[in-house]
Amino acid sequence: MEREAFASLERISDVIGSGYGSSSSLVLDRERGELVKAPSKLEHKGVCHERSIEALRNHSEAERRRRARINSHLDTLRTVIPGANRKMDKAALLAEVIGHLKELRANATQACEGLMIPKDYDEIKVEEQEGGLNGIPYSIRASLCCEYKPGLLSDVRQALDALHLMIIRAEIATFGGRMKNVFLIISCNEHNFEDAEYRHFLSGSVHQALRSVLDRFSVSQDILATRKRRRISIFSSDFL
Amino acid sequence: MEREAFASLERISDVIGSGYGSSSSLVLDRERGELVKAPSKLEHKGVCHERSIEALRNHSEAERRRRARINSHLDTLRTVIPGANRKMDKAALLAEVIGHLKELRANATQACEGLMIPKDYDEIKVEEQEGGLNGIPYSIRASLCCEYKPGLLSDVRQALDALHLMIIRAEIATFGGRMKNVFLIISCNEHNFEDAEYRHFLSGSVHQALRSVLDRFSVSQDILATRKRRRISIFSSDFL
DNA sequence: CCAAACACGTGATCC
DNA sequence: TGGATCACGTGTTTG
Repeated sequence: MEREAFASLERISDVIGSGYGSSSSLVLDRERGELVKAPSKLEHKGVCHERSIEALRNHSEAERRRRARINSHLDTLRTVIPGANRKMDKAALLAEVIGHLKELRANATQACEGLMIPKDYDEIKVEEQEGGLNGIPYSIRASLCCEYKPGLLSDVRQALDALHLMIIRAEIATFGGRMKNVFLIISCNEHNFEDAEYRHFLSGSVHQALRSVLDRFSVSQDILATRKRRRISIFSSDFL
Repeated sequence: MEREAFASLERISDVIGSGYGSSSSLVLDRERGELVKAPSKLEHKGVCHERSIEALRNHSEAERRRRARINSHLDTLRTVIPGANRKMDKAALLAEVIGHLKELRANATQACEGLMIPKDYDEIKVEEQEGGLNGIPYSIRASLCCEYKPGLLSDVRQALDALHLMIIRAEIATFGGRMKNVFLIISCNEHNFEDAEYRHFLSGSVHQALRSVLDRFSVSQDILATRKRRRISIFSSDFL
């Protein structure tokens, strides 16, 4: 019964004396396929097995509760996942969960990339549109992210109008109380758009105009900006 | 079904003879706190334990592989979930997975219901708006689902203008080459909106106007209507 | 020391 | 039969 024991061995079972027996462990040495004595660190020789029984009972009950929690969550996962037939491997179920999770995540990111979702922080970006767009030699692409305000568009329009600029296309996305606008802006007048300095001046003017509009709106409601996003509604429209 | 055979019993341990001993099981009767002999159905007295050992080895190895699969999936879940700190309970992790799954699903459905996604088939719906909206005594809510056409809005506006009607609010959603528009329409003139017959006439006129606009647009592109939807971009805007 | 969490080996069960 | 999956009780570890 006493043989060597170490590295790659597997516990087979434990012996508990019928009444208050002494405890010892047996393990299976995998390479040799023999049963050997386990190297138990706590070799409580022959003690305290009236208490031990209650401890074991608590332990097993706790473990059962743990398993119940996990399996309960697995069951609810089975109901949440669309293709979750009631009889499915735990592993297969988890794989399915991973798949659906990635799919939903891909959809979300895809919906956010074509038209990004408003950020939590205010942001103004102005950049010259590369290459003439639709026969328009020069245009500015400006994006403005801020708290949702229905009347903001007309204000932006007015501010740009004062600069003799015009919005020829706008995309507006609202999301949980915030909004992101992307404007395509052109100049009403004829100008020398080859002049880099003038283009830079235009961009700066647009940025300044948007900033002033945003400042006018973002005076009262600031604390609620960090609220959690619950409702989602992304819209858009094309004006002409 | 018979999984719970030992309903109120807990197996404590199994005894395996030193070399090729006979096997027997001990269980803990939970109510009495005593160790009793387990009701083993396969009481292989003293047989075949050269093979049994190999069988056990295969069994335990298979079980280890199974655990590895499950835990592997759990690990990948830990990486997929945003708030998945590497050290998290299995149960807590699964709960988090369920939470994120429901959140994503809620987002998806909510994004589709608040502003429905365009159907694959063309559709025109006109209905009287219940209850005065924002002090407006009477209004018509019309929805139009069709192939995406940027210039459709102005055509609708013109058609309604001929009826002395006005769009006071519009929501436009585009999705994979199709679009769904919801218009809130009021009459420019003062009328007796208590007259049910007149209201019915108005609804019919709106429907007819939308139909004519839709017919004008849906002449050339019909076959591609049943294309699969890949890109998602839902937008909206409020005009004023 | 206890409580919780995990991996392990095993008996039972299903196909 | 055998392979695969599950629930169980236990040993071990961590805080």
